[in-house]
Amino acid sequence: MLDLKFIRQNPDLVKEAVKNKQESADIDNLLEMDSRWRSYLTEADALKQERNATGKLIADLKKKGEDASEVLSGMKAVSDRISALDQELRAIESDINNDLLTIPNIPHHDVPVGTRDEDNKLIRKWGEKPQFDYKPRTHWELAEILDIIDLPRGSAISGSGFPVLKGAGALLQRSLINFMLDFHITKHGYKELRVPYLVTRETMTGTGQLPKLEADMYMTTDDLFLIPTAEVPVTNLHKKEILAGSELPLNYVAYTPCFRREAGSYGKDTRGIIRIHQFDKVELVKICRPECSYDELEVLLSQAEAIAQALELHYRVRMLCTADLSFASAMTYDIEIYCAGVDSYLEVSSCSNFEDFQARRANIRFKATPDSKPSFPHTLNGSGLALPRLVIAIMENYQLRDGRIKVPGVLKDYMHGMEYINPLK
RNA sequence: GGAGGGGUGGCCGAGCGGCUGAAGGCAGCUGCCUGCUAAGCAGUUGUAGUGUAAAAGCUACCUAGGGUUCGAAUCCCUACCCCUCCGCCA
Repeated sequence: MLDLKFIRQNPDLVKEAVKNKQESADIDNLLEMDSRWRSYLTEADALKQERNATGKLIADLKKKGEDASEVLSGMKAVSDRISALDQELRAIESDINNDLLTIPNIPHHDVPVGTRDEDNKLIRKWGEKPQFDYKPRTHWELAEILDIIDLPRGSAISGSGFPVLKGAGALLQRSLINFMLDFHITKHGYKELRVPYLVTRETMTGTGQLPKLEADMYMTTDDLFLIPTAEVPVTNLHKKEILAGSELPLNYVAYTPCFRREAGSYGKDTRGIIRIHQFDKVELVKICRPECSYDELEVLLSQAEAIAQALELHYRVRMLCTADLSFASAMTYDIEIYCAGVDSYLEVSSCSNFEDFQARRANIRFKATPDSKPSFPHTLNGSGLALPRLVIAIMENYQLRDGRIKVPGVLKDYMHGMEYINPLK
């Protein structure tokens, strides 16, 4: 969330950001509540001061054995007024806080303002589109030939959007997870975490999924939510902590399944395993000093790109325009890998800088030096990479005319030396 | 699931309902002193809100939320978390 003081001082800037992100929030109402809150607080604090002073007086009188009943009766009225004010303050505070949680982060000034897909800014392309002398098959066609992804049976078990991976498909998925984890750990120096897949409402609020996206989340009857991304448990790892400046930057990598209801999304991108309710992802998270966060974003992006490069997959990088930015993000790069079967670029990673937006929500702080005041670090995260679409990319781009799929070189060892995924005979 | 025990500052650990933001110890920081090391002496060391040009000041915070009371770390209720034992279980 944003700093209330900041909103107070820059209301127009905040309104502009809300508009550019196509969100809605009543800033004027918030500021009105804020000023009301402060005036009540002033009164309550003054009364409390009086109560404290009188309390000492009463204690003195009683010690001397004198009658304090007169002072006592006067204090009853003060005390009642204090409770009334405190109650009012709590109510306003809670309203303010609820409002603050619905105000999106402010886009970085380098982010293109826009609402259309064309407003997303192409940063670069890497590699070349693979060439085929026949019409390349889609991954769902290949899946059936190879019997490595079973959509009907998955649907029978859990409904649509829950594919079952079989045989070499399951192995490919597992190999990719291991490959990416190893890669980020050994080449980029990340620390691996294994984290809970069910988290509390508070945790979901810390990273900004709640309250806005509650309808997209799976909730259990215990008021726990299935994580939509490892970002949630990993970024919240240090919630309510004060970190030492010397610990930063923190670099975490975690593999988790991700659960998304995808409520309201239908039509395009729903064929095959492009958009599913449960998918695997390797996620990178950084917590760093504010002055480093935009450099770290570039690093993060390049580390995610390194996976696509190691797998020799053609991709493009785009900077998202304001309307496409997520609620919590100040700047986001998408990595989109070209997939020959569906003939389009599929998003496999979003690398975002949230600045101090999540840190403030989750109350993650750090001390720049041992004796400086705590302040908020910046948090970043990026997929490194998202699995089902990476599987799609490999299947569709590494396919051969006879239906076989060549195993990318870096995965061969992980795949027990397998060179091709072969069709059923 | 059943039965108990517990949650106080960076840590350990006191705390008759008012004089306790909180004794004492450890750790940290600052001076002084001692030729090193160690010790000793004195002082200091939380977070947040409000306020201010900046301060001062004021207020709140002893897991969290309610309650009793003129007044609560201290009494009552609830939730959460941790520990021990029994049961169950990968």
